[in-house]
Amino acid sequence: MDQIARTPKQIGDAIRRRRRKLGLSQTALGKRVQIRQATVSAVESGEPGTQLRTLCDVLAALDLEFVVRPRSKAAPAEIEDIF
Amino acid sequence: MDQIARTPKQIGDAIRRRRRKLGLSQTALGKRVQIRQATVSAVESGEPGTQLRTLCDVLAALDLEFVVRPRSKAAPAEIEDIF
DNA sequence: TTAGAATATGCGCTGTAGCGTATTTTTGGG
DNA sequence: CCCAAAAATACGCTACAGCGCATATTCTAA
Repeated sequence: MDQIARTPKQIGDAIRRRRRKLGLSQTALGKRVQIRQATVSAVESGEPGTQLRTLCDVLAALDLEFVVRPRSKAAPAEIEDIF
Repeated sequence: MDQIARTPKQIGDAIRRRRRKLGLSQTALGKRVQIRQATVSAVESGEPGTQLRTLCDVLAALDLEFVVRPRSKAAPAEIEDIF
C-alpha cells in the first residue's frame, strides 16, 4: 500500500497504479488538475524534469501524499540497477 | 521522524531539517549532488518549479526517501491555509 | 477481429529551472 | 559588537517542461 519511491520512475509508477485503482483515465485526471493528458503521461512514465508543482497537484487529485523519511528500511532493488 | 509532505514547502522543510541534522551546509550538499548552493536554497524554500531530478538527487544525498501513500492518516494543517 | 477508448508522441511556442558567476544579507560563535 | 561562514539573491544564458493542437499507437471489450 505504502510505496517506497526513490526515483522519478518509481513515483510515476505509484501514481499510475493509484489512478487506475480510482478508475480514472489520464484525460480525466488531467482535467481535475488542469494539466494535459500528455503531461500526465509524462509524469507517470517518470520524466525526471517533472516539476514539483505538477507532481503535488497530481498527488492531491489522487488523494495521495508523500512521506519523507530516512532510508533506513529495506527497499527493493531498482530495475535500472539490474540491467 | 517520518515527515508528511504534501506541498513543495513541506518537502523543502523536511530537506532542510535533515541537512542540518547531518551538519551540512547548502554548499557542501550542493557539491555532493553537483548542483549550486543557490539551487539547494531554492529547493529548501519550496520552489514549486523544482524538478523531480533535482529533488531525488538531493534526497539521495541526504539518505532520505519518499513514501507514496493514500492521505488517510491525519496531517497537520498547512500554514498557507491558516493565513 | 475490430471499433472506440486510452495512451503515447510530434510540433512550435512561452515560461522558467538550473547554470556560472558574483554580490548582498543573515547567522551565530568569540 | 564583529566578523567569518552560511544563505539568499541577482543577471544573462541555455535547456527543457508544459501548453494547445493534432496525430499515431496501443489496449480493451463486444
